[in-house]
Amino acid sequence: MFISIDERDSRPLYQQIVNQVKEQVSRKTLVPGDELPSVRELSDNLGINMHTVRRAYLELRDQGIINLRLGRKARIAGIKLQPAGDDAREHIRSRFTELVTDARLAGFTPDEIRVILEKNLRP
Amino acid sequence: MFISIDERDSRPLYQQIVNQVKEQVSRKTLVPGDELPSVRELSDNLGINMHTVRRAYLELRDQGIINLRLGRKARIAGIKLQPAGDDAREHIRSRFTELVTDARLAGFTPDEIRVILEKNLRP
Amino acid sequence: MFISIDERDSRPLYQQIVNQVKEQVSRKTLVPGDELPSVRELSDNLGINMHTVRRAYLELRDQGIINLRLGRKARIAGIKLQPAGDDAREHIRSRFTELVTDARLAGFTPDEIRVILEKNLRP
Amino acid sequence: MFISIDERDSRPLYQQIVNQVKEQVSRKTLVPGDELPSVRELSDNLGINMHTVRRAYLELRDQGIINLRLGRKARIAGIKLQPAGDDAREHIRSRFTELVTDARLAGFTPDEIRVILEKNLRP
DNA sequence: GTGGTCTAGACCACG
DNA sequence: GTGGTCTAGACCACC
Repeated sequence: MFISIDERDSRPLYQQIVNQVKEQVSRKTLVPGDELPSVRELSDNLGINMHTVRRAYLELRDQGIINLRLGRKARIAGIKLQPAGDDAREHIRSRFTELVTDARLAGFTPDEIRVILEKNLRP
Repeated sequence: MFISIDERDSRPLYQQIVNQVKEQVSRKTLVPGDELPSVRELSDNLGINMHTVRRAYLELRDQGIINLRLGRKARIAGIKLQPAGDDAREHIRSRFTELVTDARLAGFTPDEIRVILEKNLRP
Repeated sequence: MFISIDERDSRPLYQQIVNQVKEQVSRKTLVPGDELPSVRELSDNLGINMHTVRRAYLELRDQGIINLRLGRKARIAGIKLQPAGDDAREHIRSRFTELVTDARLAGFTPDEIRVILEKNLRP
Repeated sequence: MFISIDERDSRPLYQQIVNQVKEQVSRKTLVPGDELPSVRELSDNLGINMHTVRRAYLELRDQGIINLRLGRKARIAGIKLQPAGDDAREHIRSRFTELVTDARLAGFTPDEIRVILEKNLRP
């Protein structure tokens, strides 16, 4: 479990944690049943408040990524890989359209974009 | 000047306006010298607060996209869009990481993701 | 918007708020577009902490009941009445089985249970 | 003595044990004098912590369901189950309110809900 | 004015 | 030990 906080990142701290856990799950670095560090442990390691970590775990629970039960450590949930409904899939598609538009406006060439994508698709 | 507000879009209203103006400038739909609607006019048309439009215009002025002079209508400035700084490019990269993560968790295969990307790169 | 806190109720304060809003939505006392009191306003009225109300609003947002956007008041979302997948519907069914079992063990007669149900089905 | 733990059940482990014993007593599957497995034995079988089973037994003793004497095996006590106090009955009522709310939000019609109830009242 | 994030500390409940 | 709830107050961002 490697999680880090990037102070320069404008996203909220809890969001950074959520994203990193989700990424590791999607890359199979974390698999169902794996334990997450306790809220207190992780907050100590990252030097942030307990409640901020807890907020991240709550989000992950609500998104079905982890199981949270009183008195037990948080664990990666049994993820259903094809659960997304048509709405969710369509939403992902439109986010791609938007992102690619933004990337091109920011000066990325199609080939640069392809390279970025491939990097993210590996492992 | 076609500007619209998308309620489903999670970005702040003023951001949506800024982005749409910048996009039209980069597409040459708006060229230097073109007039923008007045703050009052645009806020009425969009049904949003005047302060919100004003804030968008201030942001555009700060980015050198438009000229704002007291008592005159806002006009597109004669300066080119910068090809986006390193921060902006890094931001785009992390949005790709996040989107690809979400897509994989939603059940998209790498090949499906590649297809979606190519479709968006075409036009 | 009538929301109240029952100190004798063992459920968490935020959960009581969530349940009451959901109930009013299901009874059409609250319809899409209706404004909710602001976090500070409701917490003052109920005599509880701002963050506790906020927690309730967050839950409601995650369940798709309300829209929460920075700087705007919370509003009842456009609820899709038949969105629940088969899993969700099956889950509801098993909760009925469990509740009816508990009710009979607690000494409720079938007729008493029917009366309770009808009370909850009205308006 | 068949007791099982349901990981999907949101209730605490000790509660699940307590409820199952009480249910078996009320169904006469367990009658006064029947032995319960030792704390050690049951915790091993269920793969849970000894403290958790111990807590369940203490709860059952406090409710007058079993006799616990140092050095002897736990046995079902000779006292009848109370038909549940007002608090318990009120609790059941509010669970109905909540369940019906969830069912309506999930798209169940009143008639569908009535049918589900009748099915559960039959056997 | 509104909601959003973060910190801090207390206390409770489960295992 | 673990997670869960509540309070309190600061500060930020959007409208």
